[in-house]
Amino acid sequence: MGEEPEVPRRRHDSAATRAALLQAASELFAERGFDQTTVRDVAAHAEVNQALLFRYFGSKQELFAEVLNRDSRQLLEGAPAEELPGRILKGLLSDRGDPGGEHPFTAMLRSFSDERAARVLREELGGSYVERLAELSDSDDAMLRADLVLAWFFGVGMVRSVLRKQPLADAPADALSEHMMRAISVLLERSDSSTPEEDS
Amino acid sequence: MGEEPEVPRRRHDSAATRAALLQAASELFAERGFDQTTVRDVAAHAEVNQALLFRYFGSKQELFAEVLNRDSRQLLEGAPAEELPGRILKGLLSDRGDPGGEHPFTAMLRSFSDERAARVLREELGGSYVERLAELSDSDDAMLRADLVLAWFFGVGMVRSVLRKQPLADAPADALSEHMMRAISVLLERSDSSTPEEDS
DNA sequence: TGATTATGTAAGCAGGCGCTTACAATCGCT
DNA sequence: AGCGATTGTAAGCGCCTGCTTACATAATCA
Repeated sequence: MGEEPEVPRRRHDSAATRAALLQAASELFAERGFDQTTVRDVAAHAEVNQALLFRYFGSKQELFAEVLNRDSRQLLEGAPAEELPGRILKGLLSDRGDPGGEHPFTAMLRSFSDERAARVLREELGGSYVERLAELSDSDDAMLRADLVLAWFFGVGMVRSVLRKQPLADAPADALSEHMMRAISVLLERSDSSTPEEDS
Repeated sequence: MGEEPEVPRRRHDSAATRAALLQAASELFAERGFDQTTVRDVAAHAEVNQALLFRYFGSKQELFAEVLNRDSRQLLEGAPAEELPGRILKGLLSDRGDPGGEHPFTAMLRSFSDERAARVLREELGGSYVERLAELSDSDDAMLRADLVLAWFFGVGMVRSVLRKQPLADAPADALSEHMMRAISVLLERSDSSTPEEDS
């Protein structure tokens, strides 16, 4: 058979192949979710033999867990906690002109019935998000109202990015945020101030 | 459920077996979502041979569509547009829905990530729900606003029932309903007093 | 009645899945 | 160099999936 051209990646480099698998898995899980991503997809996308996936990660579930771990840590450590809500919101609402990379956040939305993904959404991302949102309201059920806002963001992300339902899927981000902010300011309105503050 | 042979189902009654399959499918889709429910599960739960599922419904996907259609019609029938959000919310927030009728949103929520189910979902949502919700607003982007309302319902269902995030998970339904209805009426308000800006 | 049709059943097919195995190639070390 | 350990590969196993087929039984009606 014909000779292959010289390969760029070293052939015996476990760290590199591990990283390649992790990266491919992150992208595919974000794009298709856990169930719709096969280990053969991941291996092919990483240009790695699929048996190595099991050698290095044990199982598809454990690979998913490691992806979640990596991506959520990356999301949380990349910026101070105050910026996290804005970042996630931007990822959720950003116009979908970036076909190369889905936001890692959508991997969790697509796979939220997996308990590990649910935990990240509920505790790590939801926690810091609600903390910030609750500051905007001083009513005794501020946390509950904040949860409702969080739920709205998740729902919009799901219908827009996962379900891809029109017209929401292709609506401009600023039209969405305008509508949502108007409703949210009613939801979170402070009793000591009649004028809701503008942010950013 | 097969009890004592008290009134066993007639053995040659296609309407009864069709109904049994629909009912079993409705419960299982709501419980596990589209792709986690197998046709063997449905047939066993209905105590019907699984080949009949394909005789009467053609495919798993068409069965899913009929389930959503039936449950949605049951949920929406005879309600004026003004009552729609309240009625959908009431069923969605109650921990146990009306006996005999599952809330279609639960099945929808758990089936987002499967592309075959998503196609059915987009059709059903666009046809049965958005059209009628959009009647509540007379602005030119009424459909978009209706999508945002639907997205909120899904998000709340997800955070409350699947993620089980506190305090939303255990909050009383009427408190949630009150908050959401207030915000929704702002979102969908008629005769929008603001200047009708078009963005190109 | 007996033929025709409607309904129910058992078995299996083709394909995809996660995962394993047996082995070859390459590296690190003395 | 020699040799064990590490890394890469091809093949395939067993199971589950949606769906189909060949056939048995029961209802219908001339």
